[in-house]
Parts: sequence; C-alpha cells; structure tokens
Amino acid sequence: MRPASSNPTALATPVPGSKTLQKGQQTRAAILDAALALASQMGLEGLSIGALAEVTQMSKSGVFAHFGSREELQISVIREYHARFEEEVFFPALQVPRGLPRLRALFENWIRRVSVELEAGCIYISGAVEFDDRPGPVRDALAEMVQAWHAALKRAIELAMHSGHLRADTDSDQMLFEMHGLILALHHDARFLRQPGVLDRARAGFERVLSHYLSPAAVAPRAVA
Amino acid sequence: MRPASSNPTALATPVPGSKTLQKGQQTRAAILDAALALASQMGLEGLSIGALAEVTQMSKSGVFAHFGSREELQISVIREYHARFEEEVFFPALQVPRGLPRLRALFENWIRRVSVELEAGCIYISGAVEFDDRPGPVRDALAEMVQAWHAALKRAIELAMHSGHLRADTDSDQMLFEMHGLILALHHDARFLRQPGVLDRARAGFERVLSHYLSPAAVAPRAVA
DNA sequence: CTCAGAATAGAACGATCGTTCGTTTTCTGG
DNA sequence: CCAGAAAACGAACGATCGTTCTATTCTGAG
Repeated sequence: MRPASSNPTALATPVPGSKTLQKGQQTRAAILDAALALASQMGLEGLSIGALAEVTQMSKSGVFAHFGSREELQISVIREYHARFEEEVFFPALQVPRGLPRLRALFENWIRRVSVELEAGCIYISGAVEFDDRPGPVRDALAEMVQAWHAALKRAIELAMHSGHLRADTDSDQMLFEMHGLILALHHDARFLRQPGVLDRARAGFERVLSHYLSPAAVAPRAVA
Repeated sequence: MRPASSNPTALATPVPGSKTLQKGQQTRAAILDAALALASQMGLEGLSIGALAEVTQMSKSGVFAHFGSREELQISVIREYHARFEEEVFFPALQVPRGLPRLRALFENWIRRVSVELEAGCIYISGAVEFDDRPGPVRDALAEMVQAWHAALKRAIELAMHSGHLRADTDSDQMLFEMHGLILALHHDARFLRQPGVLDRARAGFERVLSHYLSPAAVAPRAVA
C-alpha cells in the first residue's frame, strides 16, 4: 500500500529498479491530502484543479501534471479515501474476536467515521449519488471500492453466523442492507438536517436489527432484551 | 397549490385581478418539466441553463427570463418536485384508512417512487448530499420540503399508535429513522449498484421494523408472524 | 385592426473550467 | 560539483458557465 517503503532496503537511496522519484511522490501526497478534504466538502464533481492549486499554493499546471487528467485525479482521491477508510474502520476491527464482537466493532467504527465527518462527508455516499447516472471509469472505481467494503461486511456477518452468534438462517444480504440503511440515514440526518443525537439513533437501530438476527443460544447470556 | 385555477371563475378568461399571463406560465411549466428531468439525472448542481435551453429548443436568455437566476430555477425545481411527490406518494395514501394501513400505503408509495426513479433519481436524496455543505436559499428550500415530508410521516406513525396498531411506547422518531434508512439503502443499491430485487429487500426490512413496533393486540389477528 | 406589453431571441460580458505547451526552476545521481 | 532528469511554472487555448442588455417577435385586449 505504502508508495515506496514496501521495499525495506529503500531507506534514503532509491531502489535501482524503481523510478527515481522522491519529491514527486511527496508533493503528490500533499495534493491528494488537500484533494480529499476538498472532495469531501464539494463532492467529487465539485473538485476543481484550480481550487486545488489555490489550496496547495501551486500552479494549476503543476497540480495537473501529477495526475494527467481530472478523471485520474478523481480516481486517485477515491483510492486514497478507500485506503484511509480501511485503516480507520476495517483493520482495527480485525483485532477484535471474530463473530458478533467484530461485527459490532465494524458497525461502531463505521458509524463514527460517518459522524466524525460532520464536516467532511463520506465520499462513498456522496459519490454514489453523484455518479449513479454517469457511467465511466470514476463510477467503476467507486463502485469497486464500495462493493469491496460491502463484501467484507458480509463476510463478517457470515462469520458471526458460523460462530453461532447469529441465527443460522440469517439472510446476510438482507442484514447488510438494513445496516447500510442505518448508516445512510445517519449521514442524511446528521449532515443535511443537522439533527443532534442521531448517532445514538443509529446505534439503537443496530441493536434492534441484531435482536432480530441473534441466535436464541446467544441471547441467553444477555439480559431479558 | 395550482397556479391560476384556484379561482373557479377563471376558465378561459383571466381573472381581472390576476396578472394577464397565459403563454408565459405555459412555457414556464414546460421548462420546469424539462428541468425536473434534467435535475433528476444530473443533480441540482448539474442543472445548467444552457443544457435546459437546448432541450426545450429555446434560447438561454429565454429560459433565464422565466426565473431571474439559477438559484430561483433550482428552488422552483424543488417546489415542483415536492408537488409531484405529494401527489404521487402522500395524497393517495390519505384515502386509505388511518393507522397501520395508511402507514403501509405511505411506505409502499414511497418505495415505488424511489424505485420507479431507476432512471430519474430522487431529488430529495441527491439534493441532500449535494447541499449538505452549502448553506443558502436552495438548501433551505430543500430542507423545508424534506422536513415537511418527514413530519407527515411522523404524524402517520403517531396516528397508528393512537389507533392501537403500534405499541404505545413507540419512539416515532426512531421508527421514522429506520424507515428512512430503508429508503436510502434502496435508492443506493438500486441506482448506484444496480442491484436487482432490492425493492423486496426494502419491503422485508419494513416488515421487520413493523414486527418490532406492532402492538401485541394488533399481531393477534395476523398469522404466526 | 392596432398597439401596448409580454415573451423570446441574439450577442456579448467576465469568470472559470480542463488541458496543452514551452520555459524555468529544482532536485539528484554519478 | 555538474550534467541530466524531474518538477513546477506561466501563459494561453477553446469551451461552458450565469448573467446582462438590446432588439425582435408574438399575443391578446380595446
């Protein structure tokens, strides 16, 4: 994932085989960082090279040269967001015991990511709306990332089924659909309607979803519910 | 609501007091119709006067003159969408007996509206994403309409509570939150991910939500559930 | 039929967009 | 330290944006 440090021998001197780039990748990362913030606020379609140049104190052509086209810039932003999303939501949950605990951790991390972005906006969600009618490589890249995340969630659900935490007849796609709905409603009410306390509403909704799919064996150690 | 026909005496001859406009309102309606289709596909931000002029076979300034500004055009589109939404989703449900049947009708109409728009897109949803970070009159108008719709739904939920169909301790805001989530997930999966069969997934989710909030007295006449 | 006023057209404006090109600055390996 | 490459700049392009202004066409009431 990391740009150049994948080769442990590459500390200061570049690897012979690799392209002799250092400063380039560095400013590219800085541009991408600003682009991510800008796209989170203005949307992927609202992301303009001129505004990006102004923020990064560079010339338009200087910014442009790093990506070759606006489309490539948008795709790079999507990939960068995906990497951060993984690192913030997915990977930490892997250190939680599989099954129900991990599923809970995934949802809690997801919720926090969406609600922390009260001033940032989730690119997965805004991008889905922006590109649901625009075919092309940007839409393809976005859909690929979203589907990868959904697939990971589905695996976590099925792991919880096989662990006996969730009912064996659980429809994992249906449960994922309902979880996703809670996230989207949270995003909508928090960001657009500016409603306070929606975070707990999403949590309560998740508990209600869980209470339906929990296996009878798993509810026993818990309270009356 | 209707522009000029609110006065029953105004059949062909314009009312003395009203402005003597006929052709104007007519082409304005035609423009608005095209604008609604265009905004549904490209988003409210993607709606451009130039493209609108091309579709309606008019000049840019001719289109422009009907609204005075792009913002006013966007707001007019929102209002027009609201009127159609009411006519398609809300009003028909009023002819269904209040309580649970009406609530079911509201959700079913809502679902259909969102899924019929597989090639149109719900402006409430896309607009919420586009304007969640852009204050101004457009956002205000959009938020007003969305909140009015949510308030209507909340009233329907509380009517079902008072009718004894839903549990008396139902948190109507919470239930509305979960219903809204199902709609948003349906919109996302159908329009962006192009998944087939998500309509039934939303219906199943709603039945699950209902099964939790249904009053014990109301579940009796139904099957084993 | 006429004629005021509404409705539309047409041209132009400044601004911004993504992109191209040639030059200049900055870095870096030998 | 120096040559060559990489990176950044600056100016310009054609296109499109919303908007303004003036002129033309159309329409409907007296």
